[in-house]
Amino acid sequence: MVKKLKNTDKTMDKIVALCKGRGYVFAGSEIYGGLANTWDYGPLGVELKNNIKRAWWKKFVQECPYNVGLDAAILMNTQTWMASGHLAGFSDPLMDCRECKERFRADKLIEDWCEEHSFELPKPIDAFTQEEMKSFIDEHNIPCPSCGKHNFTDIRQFNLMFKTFQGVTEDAKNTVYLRPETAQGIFVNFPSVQRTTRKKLPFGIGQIGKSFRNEITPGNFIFRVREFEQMELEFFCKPGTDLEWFNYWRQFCHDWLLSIGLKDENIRLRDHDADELVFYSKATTDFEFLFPFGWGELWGVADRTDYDLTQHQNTSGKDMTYFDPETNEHYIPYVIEPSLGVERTFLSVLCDAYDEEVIDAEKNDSRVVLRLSPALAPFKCAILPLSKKLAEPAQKIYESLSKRFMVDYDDAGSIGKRYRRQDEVGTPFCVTVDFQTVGDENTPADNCVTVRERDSMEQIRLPIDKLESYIAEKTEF
RNA sequence: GCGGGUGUAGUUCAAUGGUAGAAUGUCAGCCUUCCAAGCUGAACACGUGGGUUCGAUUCCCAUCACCCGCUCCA
Repeated sequence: MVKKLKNTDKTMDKIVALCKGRGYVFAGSEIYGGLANTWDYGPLGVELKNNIKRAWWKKFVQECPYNVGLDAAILMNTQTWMASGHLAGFSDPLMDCRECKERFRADKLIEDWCEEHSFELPKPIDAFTQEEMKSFIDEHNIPCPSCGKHNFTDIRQFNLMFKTFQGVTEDAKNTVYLRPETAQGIFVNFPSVQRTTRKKLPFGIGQIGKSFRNEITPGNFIFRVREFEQMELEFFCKPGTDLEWFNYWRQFCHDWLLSIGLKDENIRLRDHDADELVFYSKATTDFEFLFPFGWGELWGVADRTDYDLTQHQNTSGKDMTYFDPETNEHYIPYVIEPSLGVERTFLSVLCDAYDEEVIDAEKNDSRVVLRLSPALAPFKCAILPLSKKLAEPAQKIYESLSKRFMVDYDDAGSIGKRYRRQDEVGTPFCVTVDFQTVGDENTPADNCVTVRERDSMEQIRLPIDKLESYIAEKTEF
């Protein structure tokens, strides 16, 4: 549930400006004037995004004995979406009032009117066609709830799934959809994964991938977009143990958010009330994050029961049951689904990391610091020769460290300016090569560099050959 | 889709019916030897199309795109 989102906060503008100015996120298709709500991840953005995904994968797949991974196709047989209910339920009949410009859902309008007038519909509203809804509204002279007039536009369907065509002819028979969620790719592969991994219940299948939803109102920077990436786990368990596992994953997810550096005071867990739950779900918890524009959903953990696998079994005719060797019975497992958006995590990480620090109030001197968790930071360190004359030894260090980490190199401008540049993009360590490092006729080389830490601004002197292990220890999860 | 707004260097902002300035950023050089220094130089902009006009970045029309509302969100 997304509360009122208003992009009025200055912090949000600053974060957007920093993203565009430093190569985290660019507006999509910019040279053609852009394309609304598409965003391209720049050199730093792709690193942060990959680090977030890697962190998730490590925790949820690599280190978790229950779970395995999967990467399913974005395009799926159209029957998938019939089974999942997306083809029927993922579209809304909308109409506008020409007088007051308000927009309504035609089905809701009729339902509300019927309730008010104690009118019994001949069949459920879901069974109405668009034309039937329109003529019902005309026949009963249903007024605009907002202005009371009777001047509606025709009903238009907004299907939230992106449609395209497979093959060279644009024929209705060739219609395929871009997946609106990654989950179904996991469900249809449940039998294959179970068979090939010989996993016993409970076990989970994790997947990271793109999904597409033709949202009517996207917005708030990268918060709501039409093309987005999900990190999803479908965790299969024996019916009856589902609530126990639901709570397990709820806690697991919460811990993970804290481990990537989000502040607990900006996170809240909201359990859905009975009337808010989608029809197939037994329990759902939203993890919400306090963005500068308000609370927004980050993660949903849902008990989806056996709904999805049952639907696929019924639609495909294939057996989706699990054989439990302990009890010698076949059953369809229950599913716990923790589903998290990559871009939303990206944004929340940036929001919590963004800081402006006053260094000297009298001189009006301040710095912008992204206090990213070192494990998520795009660059683990930056190599800064104190003078351009020190380029050669500095380059050598760069070459050697870059085999293991993403490392930046900067020799332009004063050292202070370069520190500030790195602070602004969240680099946790700056390595300075100076004249003592290489020595001269009178002084022997000490083969040490200065390592300056981003948050504390403290400096330590470290031998070059200790550098790699030092940075590794501080920046790996 | 509807209503409102906006389009000038990478960014922020000027001026003008006679084709545009600054700050900042970027780059190069000099200087500098550990927290936004200085100096010199350089590159970079009127969204697109049409109209009015001798002449349009400026006025008009259209178009495109973006922004803010509204409806929706598995």
